[in-house]
Amino acid sequence: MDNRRLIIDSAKELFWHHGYSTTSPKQVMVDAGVGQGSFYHHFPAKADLGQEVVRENGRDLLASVRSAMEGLPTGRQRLAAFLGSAGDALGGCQIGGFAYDAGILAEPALRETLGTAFVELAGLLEQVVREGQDDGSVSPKLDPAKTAAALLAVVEGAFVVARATGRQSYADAATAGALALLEATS
Amino acid sequence: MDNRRLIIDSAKELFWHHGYSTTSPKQVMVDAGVGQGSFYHHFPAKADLGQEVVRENGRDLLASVRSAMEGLPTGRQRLAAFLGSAGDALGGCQIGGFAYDAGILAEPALRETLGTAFVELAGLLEQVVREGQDDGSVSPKLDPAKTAAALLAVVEGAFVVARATGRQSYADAATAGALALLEATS
DNA sequence: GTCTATAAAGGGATAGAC
DNA sequence: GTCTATCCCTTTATAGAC
Repeated sequence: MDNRRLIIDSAKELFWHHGYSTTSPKQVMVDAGVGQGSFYHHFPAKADLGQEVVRENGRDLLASVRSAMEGLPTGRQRLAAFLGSAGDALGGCQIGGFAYDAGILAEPALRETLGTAFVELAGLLEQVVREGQDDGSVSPKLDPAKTAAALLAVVEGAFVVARATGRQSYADAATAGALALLEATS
Repeated sequence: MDNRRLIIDSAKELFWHHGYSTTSPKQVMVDAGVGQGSFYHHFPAKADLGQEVVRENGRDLLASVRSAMEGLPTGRQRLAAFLGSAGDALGGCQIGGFAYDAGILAEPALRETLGTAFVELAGLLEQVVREGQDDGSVSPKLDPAKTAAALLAVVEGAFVVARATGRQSYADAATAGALALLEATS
């Protein structure tokens, strides 16, 4: 099981920063320091590894968002913490890049896993918007699901624009702008 | 229509919907209906074609945003029209997908062209935010650059989430949520 | 400008020994 | 479980004739 974990951990980083389709099994083997025989023993096809990576990166992202929000007293502060997760945008979102990866989209199982990760993240944010409305930090006039979708999109879009321009400042501007809109309504 | 144009037009569609790295010169030749000799005569390397495609898709996107805004009386309405450009998100943004494409990012010239397209789009939106503040349809308390960056990110993120989940409704929710935030402040 | 032939390199595996 | 050898296919071209 040790090599299996080394492979997954390497692939998580490589697929994240370099893309799934554009990273070869060989690159993963080299990075993980395992041989070809070991690789194909644990993952008969590249897509099997992709499945684990998409699932784990989705879970890691959800966990890190929860962790960033933890202990903050108001819903709005927790949403602000989520917006802050685009604070290192040049590396790309752990799962956002998969949405434009033909190799992921072509495999129904990978696509399904990816979609589930986003649905869960959207669900978490919607819940936090509701909590913010309950504690008075978010305007009760806002639709929770739509507001959550907008905030999730801001963060995903911040990653896109930051990577495209090579400038983190665009991500910072986007999240600051979104936070200002949220605060102006409350 | 000369072959060079046929090649570019095919590549614009294919790179847009299927990705740059994940689309081969051969696929472009077949789609365009031109031979290999013709292809490599016009574009000595794939990146030369990529350069034209990124530039033209960027220009097309800017033009279609301008066109969608044209004739609308207030800045806020023009921004709403921009948000509406995520109305068909499942196909992906004409240039957004390039931000996660390793083949684009590895070529400095392509990256530069891509970045320029986003900077121009952000500049246009910032101008429209200012116009909205002048005509009273957008709150004067908002920072124009940050608000523009947020709206651009919402649209790019809407594309990402819609493609990842396979559901257009997530894009619609995101843009509706952003519009509601914008309207609640004015 | 366009054609066909050729080719080096890499991607994505499979086979069988240890 | 891991190793090395092998294999077929695609990608990304290049060469030279028409």
